[in-house]
Amino acid sequence: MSVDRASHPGHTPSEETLEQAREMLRAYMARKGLRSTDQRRVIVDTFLASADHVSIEELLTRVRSHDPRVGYATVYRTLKLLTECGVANERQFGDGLTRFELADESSHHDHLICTACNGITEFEDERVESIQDEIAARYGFRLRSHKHELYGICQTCQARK
Amino acid sequence: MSVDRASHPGHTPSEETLEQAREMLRAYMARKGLRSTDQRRVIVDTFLASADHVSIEELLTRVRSHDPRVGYATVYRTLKLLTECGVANERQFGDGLTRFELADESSHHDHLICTACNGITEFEDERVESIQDEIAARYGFRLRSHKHELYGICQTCQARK
DNA sequence: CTCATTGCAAATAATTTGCATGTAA
DNA sequence: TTACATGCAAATTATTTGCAATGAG
Repeated sequence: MSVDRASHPGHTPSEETLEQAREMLRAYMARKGLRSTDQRRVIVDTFLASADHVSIEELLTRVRSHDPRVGYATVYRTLKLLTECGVANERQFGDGLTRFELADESSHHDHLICTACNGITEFEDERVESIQDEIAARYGFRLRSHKHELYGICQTCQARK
Repeated sequence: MSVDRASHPGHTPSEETLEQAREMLRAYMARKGLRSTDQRRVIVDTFLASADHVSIEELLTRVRSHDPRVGYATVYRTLKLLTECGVANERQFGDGLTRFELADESSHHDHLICTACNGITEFEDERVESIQDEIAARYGFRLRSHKHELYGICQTCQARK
């Protein structure tokens, strides 16, 4: 399972993006009367420092390298929190695992998925972005996120056959 | 020009489309030495007669109204077969259920999903279709299927709030 | 006859939840 | 002090699988 980011160098979220994400979370927690704990801080920091498409499994491993006593239920609960407040988006690519992305990032790229090797390649196309806004407007939808995934066989797997 | 299919909810696949699907299945089964059984016939017929986005649950209910002794494992196995031979596509809209669509149909429309009421609206836009082909070509992908989903709040739910 | 297929129940796998204990505020 | 949060294990949910019996070719 490989992620091709070569086509979009400098793809790491900017400090500004991260600060915006933290602010959304802070506001949501304040509004709901939620508390800031060591676990939430570690999980959020780890998530924000991770590449896209992290699974709960991967995240838990990385979180435990900082604090081994974090339970997996807490990771699930915190990622659900991040999703609710709009910082993260859930994705299912068909391999049975739920993955998470920074919401801001997922609005800037989409995915090509190889059904042979499960490899994920990112792509970006502004034309599609604007068409999406147009379609949402046509139906009176307030757009929150989107998924655009192309499934097929990648060049490498075609050659290997 | 884009075609709004959501305003044609009574849409059904043409006889030709259905015949093509049956032929793909027949060819696949012949090639793999698979057998035609009562259960498979009922399940396939029911699937082809169903609206898009059927879940296993819904399908099983409809199948059992024809033949009450069909087991749910058989429905799973048959839908997997339909997916393998290219007749059906699996989809996950985030409500925890896997849904299935006729592959031909899913290449002609995409989805707007309301995260408040879980309502699914279909849309179609030819521009996106051709951009997808272009992107796949750019990465050397042999395209098999795609998912394009816009998540947000529908007009009705916005008003209700 | 042979071997694919089926139904059932048990097994998996991912995620959620109940609850006693811990801890921000 | 007062809820919210956590860890753990048990519960849930969707899907898969083992296996003996059945049935297609």
